[in-house]
Amino acid sequence: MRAQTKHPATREEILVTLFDLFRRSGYDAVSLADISEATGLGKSSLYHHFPGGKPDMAEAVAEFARDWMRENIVDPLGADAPLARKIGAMMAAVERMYDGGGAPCLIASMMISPSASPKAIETVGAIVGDWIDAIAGAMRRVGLPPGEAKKRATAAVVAIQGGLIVARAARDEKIFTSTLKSAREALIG
Amino acid sequence: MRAQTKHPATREEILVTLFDLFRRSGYDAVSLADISEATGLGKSSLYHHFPGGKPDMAEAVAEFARDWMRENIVDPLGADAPLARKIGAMMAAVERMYDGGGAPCLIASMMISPSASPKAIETVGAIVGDWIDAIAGAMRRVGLPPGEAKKRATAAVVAIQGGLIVARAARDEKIFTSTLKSAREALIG
DNA sequence: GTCTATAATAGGATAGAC
DNA sequence: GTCTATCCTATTATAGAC
Repeated sequence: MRAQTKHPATREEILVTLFDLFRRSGYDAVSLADISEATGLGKSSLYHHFPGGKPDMAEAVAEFARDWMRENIVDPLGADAPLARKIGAMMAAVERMYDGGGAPCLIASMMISPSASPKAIETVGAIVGDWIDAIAGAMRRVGLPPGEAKKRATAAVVAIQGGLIVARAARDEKIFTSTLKSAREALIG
Repeated sequence: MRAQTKHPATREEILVTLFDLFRRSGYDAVSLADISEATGLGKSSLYHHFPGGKPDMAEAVAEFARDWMRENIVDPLGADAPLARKIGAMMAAVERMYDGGGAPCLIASMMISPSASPKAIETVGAIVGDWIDAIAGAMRRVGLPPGEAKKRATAAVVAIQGGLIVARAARDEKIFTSTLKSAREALIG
């Protein structure tokens, strides 16, 4: 077995780090120096991976997040399984993703950064659409009328996003977890 | 009547401008040059009003927002009037404040700016507490048990904050207005 | 209370060696 | 693919005149 010493960061490892930086501090507050320190890569190396600089990084992170959501949230909601099980799995994934309320959402962080690239903002915006559509699809499958399905799906995502912010503002992560619980009941009940 | 020519900006006028800048772009994305242009004041004048610079401005804006909320949301909820009327007035004030969903919330914008002064972040966080307590107080007054009152009050603020973000992400302000409507019904119904 | 001018630094970005 | 060194601009902040 070859000795593995501080192997060079893969693109995915870099993206995970960028994802965490951007969602926690917002696009503008993160400097290349911060990114360099967090990834262990020099600035020039970062430009090797992302020739377009910071805007390029934001776009890559947005697409990374969208892919992650598709794989972990959207696609499972479209699977052939009981609604309650799928919603439960979604909420569990959401709770992990946001670290029980301790980690902000990239979508929210990017939406209030007008200086980020329009493409990045559009992509994180699209994640919300994907998400709502996936939940609504799962609800229609069990017989809910399309209008009602969309309404409830939107309310669920609204609750999750709002729960994150209020929990952080009030410094009380229980607000997030209990919001998730209520949202789950509103979807299945 | 004295001719009124571009009177020097009052502190309140400056604060309103700062409020709008910070909530729309986040603390970090707003530069002194931006502020100078938006207020029409030179940088040195800004330092005259806020000797501590940008952190000082953020703290002043946070307190300004808290005072505004007290006067326009919190105190009216404590008045001696029918619950439905008070909640309706609150929702109307909220809709105006956020421009029907087109203007972000200062609380959300400041919470994801770790580089803003801790005092400013604490103050905007306290606004959420004030708000929830005020709604819960109004609910208890009409006989709701304290636990249920707090739960519903929290859910309302969660919905408002989430509705703002989701509406912006999905580029659909109707999501915000219909979220407000549902939240109002959940409180009075 | 506002201005012009200037300092000091941090930011994003590039060149070129290895 | 990563590094060091460097460039240029924007940024915060201050000094001092009016």
